[in-house]
Amino acid sequence: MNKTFSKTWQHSEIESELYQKWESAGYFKPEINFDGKPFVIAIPPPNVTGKLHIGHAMFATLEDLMIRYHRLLGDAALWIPGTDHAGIATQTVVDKALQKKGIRKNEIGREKFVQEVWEWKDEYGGKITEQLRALGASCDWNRERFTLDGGLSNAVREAFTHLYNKDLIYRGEYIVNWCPKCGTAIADDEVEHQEQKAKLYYFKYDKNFPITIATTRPETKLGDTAVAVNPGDDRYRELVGKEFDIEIDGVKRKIKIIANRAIDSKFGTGAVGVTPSHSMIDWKMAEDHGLEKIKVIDEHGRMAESVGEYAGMKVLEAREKLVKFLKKEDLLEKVQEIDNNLSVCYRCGGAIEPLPSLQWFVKMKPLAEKAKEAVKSGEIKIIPKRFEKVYFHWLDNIRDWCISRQLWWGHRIPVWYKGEEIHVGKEAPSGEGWKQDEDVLDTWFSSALWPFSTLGWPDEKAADYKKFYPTTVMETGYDILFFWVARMIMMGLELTGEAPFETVYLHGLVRDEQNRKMSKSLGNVLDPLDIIAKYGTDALRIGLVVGSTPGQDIAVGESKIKGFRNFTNKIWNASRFVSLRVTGGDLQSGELGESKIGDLKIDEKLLTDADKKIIEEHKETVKSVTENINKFKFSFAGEKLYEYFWHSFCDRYIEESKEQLEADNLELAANTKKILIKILSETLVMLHPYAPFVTEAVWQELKVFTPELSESIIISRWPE
RNA sequence: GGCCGCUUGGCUCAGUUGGUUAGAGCGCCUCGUUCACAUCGAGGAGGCCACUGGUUCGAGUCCAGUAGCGGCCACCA
Repeated sequence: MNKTFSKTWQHSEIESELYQKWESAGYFKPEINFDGKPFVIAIPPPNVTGKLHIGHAMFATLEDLMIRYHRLLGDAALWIPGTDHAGIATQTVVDKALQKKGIRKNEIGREKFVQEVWEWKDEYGGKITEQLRALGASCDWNRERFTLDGGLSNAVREAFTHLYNKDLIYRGEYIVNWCPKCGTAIADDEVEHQEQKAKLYYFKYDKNFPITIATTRPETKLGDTAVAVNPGDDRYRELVGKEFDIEIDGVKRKIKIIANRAIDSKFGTGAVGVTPSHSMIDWKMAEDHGLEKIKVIDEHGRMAESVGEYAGMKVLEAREKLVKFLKKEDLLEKVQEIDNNLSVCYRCGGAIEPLPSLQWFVKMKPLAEKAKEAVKSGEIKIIPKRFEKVYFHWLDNIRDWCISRQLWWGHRIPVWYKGEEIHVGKEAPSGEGWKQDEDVLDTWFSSALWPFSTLGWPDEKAADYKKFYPTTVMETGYDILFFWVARMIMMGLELTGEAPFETVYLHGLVRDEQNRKMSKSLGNVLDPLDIIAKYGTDALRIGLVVGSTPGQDIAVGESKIKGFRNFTNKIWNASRFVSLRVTGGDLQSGELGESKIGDLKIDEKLLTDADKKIIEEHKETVKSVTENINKFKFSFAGEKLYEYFWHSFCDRYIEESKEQLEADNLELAANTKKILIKILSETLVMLHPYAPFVTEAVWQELKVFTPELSESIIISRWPE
């Protein structure tokens, strides 16, 4: 380290240097406290193609804070890093990049395309993990995992086979959310709803039909097989049970009038055309009433073969043509503008077409029951607690999870077919003529295994699995409670027989200074790397933690970060002053003196009132900070430290100590030096999880004249 | 439609199990540079803690209700 203290904390010069020293010294490995109690966090794996954003900075800060704290307590702290292959997202990115080069994936074929994605991954995949290092994340990089690497792929096949053998996975033709743009089925929670104005058309199928129906999607009516009304609706009571032959623009159908309680008699005409193949609710009605299901829209978002001259038309073209026909035939009674929700794909934003398709599903009910119980019994604790209610509600209303995706990038479904035969297993069956399922699994399937697949499961004898599973804390954003957290709990309980973690800590989303969502179009996006360059990692970290409570969104702007940059400088400068005075150095040049601190044993008899007061306050601070971190109150603990360090230690005690240091009583002066160093060094340890870099930089200076201090602050001990 | 959160000084937010004159940061005002830090120090102005009612010796904190804002889930065919 330097022999001199500069006047301000020069973060950019030293942060990466410190990080490299830590990493190469092996301080991030749990082995440095191997006999300690395990404290384990599995990182929420960022998309492999991702670029660091403020959300990553949020989780990395909170998780690193916990990991560093527990490491200081002497626990075997392990933070497992890794990245996610992110099926659709990555495939789309690479596909677009290839298209720019004039390469079409359907021309080069599956094998070549997947190879291209791997090359892309090798080139860009390391970026995000490098960026996590800039945040000070003390992950054990030797244990880094990728959801598509060998071990994890094996875990995926094992899990699939296990669930299939227990009848918890099945294949079937059901209505699914189909994204024509992505060309794949997606899960229920991957569908978003967008409010929009829509036209509600009132019309009859043909002149002979007795009931007027209302719909926003006339073209789907070509696939109707029933009209549903509320059983209590007097207008239609006598028609229920009757069947009519109809013909719409050349398409012939049989329509049965059915009664169903789901129908709101006040909406539209109180009569709904039932389209089993293209509406989730109608599909269910069709099952209940034994209706025929006719598919009129295909996977490309075009009208299917079954609709005569409409076949091959795009959905919107078909709508226009049909409306024109209805007008001409005088069947259209009116058109009303209403507010409607459009279902869109959360990935590409394209409109979702519900349609029947042959897919693989996970049977969720039995898994959900166990997952509910684990939280209800307190085996898993969710912070903040109110999210337990959201969690229960989701599990209570869960539907089977569609896990097959019509993509190329991902875990290929471990199922092989040969004629009528089917083989499900980790390996291809021997013998000729077997063909593997073309589809891959939903990205979240492998994510659901993350806390144990990263530790060696299914090998239950793996050393890491034995030592570090179950993990301790799952820290992530509340926005992926369903996508990820709930599914990890379900899979953990089913596959390992244990809850995968003890505590779920959900952080809020980062918003801008005016509390607006960060978005590129608003131009209010904070780039963590810019902030780090400008104000230092420590300032960013404190800014993200202090003033934020779990589950609550947080407003972060430059002025806040700037305030904490001043705080990191205060840490630097107070330490500079103490070091120079204690060693008899030169306050002007910042050059340290020769005096050393032999030991930190304080002579109680020499304590002045000022000494007693700061020592008392220090004790209280240690107690309060420890308690609050243990209770996951990181913001409150951080504020305490800030207040105590700046206003009690710096503004008051350092000022008071100046007189004592210059006193004629040399013993008093010597004692004061010890108190300064002891309190400063212990406070630095407490600040270290929040501000790892400046505290270490200072520590290295203190160490020069205080041999009692450990080699690095990372491996020192939390004060008692 | 169901559920949840927020509403505290100009702005962004804390406020731990209800307890003395309600806090912080930023902003603002006054003063200060004799040598840790102007990325600083000393001091100050500024709040009927959304509203109404209740419980209590005592409520920002608990209960009921109202209003505004935000979110999640379901969904209107």
